[in-house]
Amino acid sequence: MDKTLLEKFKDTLHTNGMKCTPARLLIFKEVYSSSEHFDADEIYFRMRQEKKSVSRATVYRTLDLLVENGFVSKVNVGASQVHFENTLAQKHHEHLVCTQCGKIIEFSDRMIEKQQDKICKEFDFFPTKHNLIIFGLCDKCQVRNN
Amino acid sequence: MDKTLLEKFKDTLHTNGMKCTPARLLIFKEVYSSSEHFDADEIYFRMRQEKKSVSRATVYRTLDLLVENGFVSKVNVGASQVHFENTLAQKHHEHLVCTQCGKIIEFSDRMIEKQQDKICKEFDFFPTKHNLIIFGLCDKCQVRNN
DNA sequence: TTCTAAATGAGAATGAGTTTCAATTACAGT
DNA sequence: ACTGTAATTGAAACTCATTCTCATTTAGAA
Repeated sequence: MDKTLLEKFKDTLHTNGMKCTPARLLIFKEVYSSSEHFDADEIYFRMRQEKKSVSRATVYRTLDLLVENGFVSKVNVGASQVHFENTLAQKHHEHLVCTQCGKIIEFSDRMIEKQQDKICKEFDFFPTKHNLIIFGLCDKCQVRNN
Repeated sequence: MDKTLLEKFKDTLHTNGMKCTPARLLIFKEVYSSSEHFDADEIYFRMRQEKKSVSRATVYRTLDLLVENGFVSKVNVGASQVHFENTLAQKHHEHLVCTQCGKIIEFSDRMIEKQQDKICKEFDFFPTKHNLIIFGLCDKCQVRNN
């Protein structure tokens, strides 16, 4: 993991008058230990397994903190729990979600973004964030069904 | 409400070997009594007020039934509860959601749809449904903030 | 009318997430 | 380094939306 990122996080804590605690640092590192989607409980259980336990409450609280400060973003993939992903070098993207096997494909498309901006202008709407999910069957699952 | 639609619902029940019960008919009528979004509890409480009480469980069960049979569809507007809308004469549309006042604007755009199809082809993905939400500030809330 | 599987209601259970609160701890000021 | 204190933590209670359980009722086929 990028050294400067951790430093940035520490700076953020400092400038916001928040304490730089072991729990927060451990969660931050866990979140940046992979670039996959995750949910709060995954982080909680991964940390338990690595004998770096923190309470569920702290995981939730710290994830909120990370979201508020732009280190992590929420991703909606139509699940019942909130999903997250770290924002490391990650440009905005959308998701194709296979409803059969759960596979998630990421994509991004300049034209769709542009068209969205156009629509927002039409409605005099100031967009802050958006979310596009396409549900369906991935290549493999289409074959399986035949 | 369209007479034939109720008949269609009855047919669906019949052909699926399900009983045509008062509770189901009442919920169906309630769902089609307006074209707004709603959630399960709204239906539950509206029906109580109209002295047409059914249990929460039945509301949830019947909404699932209606979704499965295409009379109602789920709409994701980023809320903690599942939202629904009836499918009466409603063509597919997307949502602009104001994060300040909660206002929801519907729109649909042929070009975005086309572009989505193109992307699905690229990934050999067979789309069944999609969901686009743009969060931001509506015209009024942009002004309020100044 | 009778029979039975399906449907219902009431309330318990669940799952994800939030809150509470007493105990702990980071860290600013000495 | 030491102290004081406000922020943080963990554990458990709580909330909220939804689902499940199960005893009772009922639609509708025979």
